[in-house]
Amino acid sequence: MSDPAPDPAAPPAAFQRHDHGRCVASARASVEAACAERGLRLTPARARVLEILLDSHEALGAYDVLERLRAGGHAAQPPVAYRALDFLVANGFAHRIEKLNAFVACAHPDEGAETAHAPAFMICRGCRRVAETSAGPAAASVADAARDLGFEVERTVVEIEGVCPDCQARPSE
Amino acid sequence: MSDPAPDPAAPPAAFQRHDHGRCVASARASVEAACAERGLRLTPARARVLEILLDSHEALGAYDVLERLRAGGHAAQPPVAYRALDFLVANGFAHRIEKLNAFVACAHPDEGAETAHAPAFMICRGCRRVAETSAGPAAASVADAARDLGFEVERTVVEIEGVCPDCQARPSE
DNA sequence: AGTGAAATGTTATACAGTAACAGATGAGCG
DNA sequence: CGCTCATCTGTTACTGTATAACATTTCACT
Ligand SMILES: [Zn+2]
Ligand SMILES: [Zn+2]
Ligand SMILES: [Zn+2]
Ligand SMILES: [Zn+2]
Repeated sequence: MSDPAPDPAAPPAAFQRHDHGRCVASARASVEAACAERGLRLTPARARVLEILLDSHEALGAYDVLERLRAGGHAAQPPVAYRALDFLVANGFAHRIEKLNAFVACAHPDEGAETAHAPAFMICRGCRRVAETSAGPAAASVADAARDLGFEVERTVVEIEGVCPDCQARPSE
Repeated sequence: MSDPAPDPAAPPAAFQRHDHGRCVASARASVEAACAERGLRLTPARARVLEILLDSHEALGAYDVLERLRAGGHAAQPPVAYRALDFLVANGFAHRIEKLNAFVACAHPDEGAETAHAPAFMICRGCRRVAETSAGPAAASVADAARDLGFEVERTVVEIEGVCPDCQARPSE
């Protein structure tokens, strides 16, 4: 609630130098607020997994998350990670990156659950960081075309694989 | 080489009633022609996997393909299926559906390898059939936006999950 | 305090994908 | 023809991703 204008057309932070502490704090606050408002239970396990995802802008596999949970002294089995991730994804606090079988925290946790916004993801194959942007009217037009063919659209995945600015500058590329 | 006009703006066949025998024969002919032209070896294993994929418009997991290979008396191990699928995907004769970890035959095997066309997939969660259409200018505009942010785009995935006309008509929906 | 729904802990297993190496096959060549 | 290199195939064993199922705990609400 501290940001009056939540950066409507700003470039996504993941590939930019930014105040990541603020970035994390604000995302966590948004999620806490949304949970309070919608009567969702942000339990310790879920909060911890959210923190793990927020920690970097990299996509983490469920087993990466699990490893970090264990590193925190929490003797967890796979379902622990999957259940927390399912909760976060179902409520729009995280997204699944299909191309990587991995997860990232949502960059706009304010905008309501799941279907509410139509994200597109830029996935860097160099550093595995993922920036979220809006698929916007482009995705809408593909979806409209599908509907014209009698197809009932439920979810749309747009994932762009490539190389982020930082990784283009690095030697390995 | 028998179709002068390869249905430029026609609705995708997967969800339509169509002459599937013709559909299979024409796809196979295109692939054979492309292989001859580009000096690719369409070996028996690869041809058989292509046939398996062409057989239905459903997305098949690598292990589904494997099972069908085995059903044909071919005592195959997983790498057999993966290698054939990799060949087909690398040369644009099949596509990987990220959302399902599965594969479908390409609907336009004429149009050259891999990056040549920008497909979008409609995935029915009822029957697992997948129809391929062109992502067209929509995907291009998202990709342009990404490039404007300094991101070097390599591949774009557009997958639309929903319910096909047939499955909408069925009771279970 | 009592009750039902939701969340967690735990075991075991299913499904997806690959590394590595040995053997077969096939096109090109002297 | 018979060599040779590259590609394709066969096979073992393994890593990684995801879920079923059931016992137990926690929590909101009476
Ligand atoms: Zn950040
Ligand atoms: Zn990068
Ligand atoms: Zn067909
Ligand atoms: Zn269907």
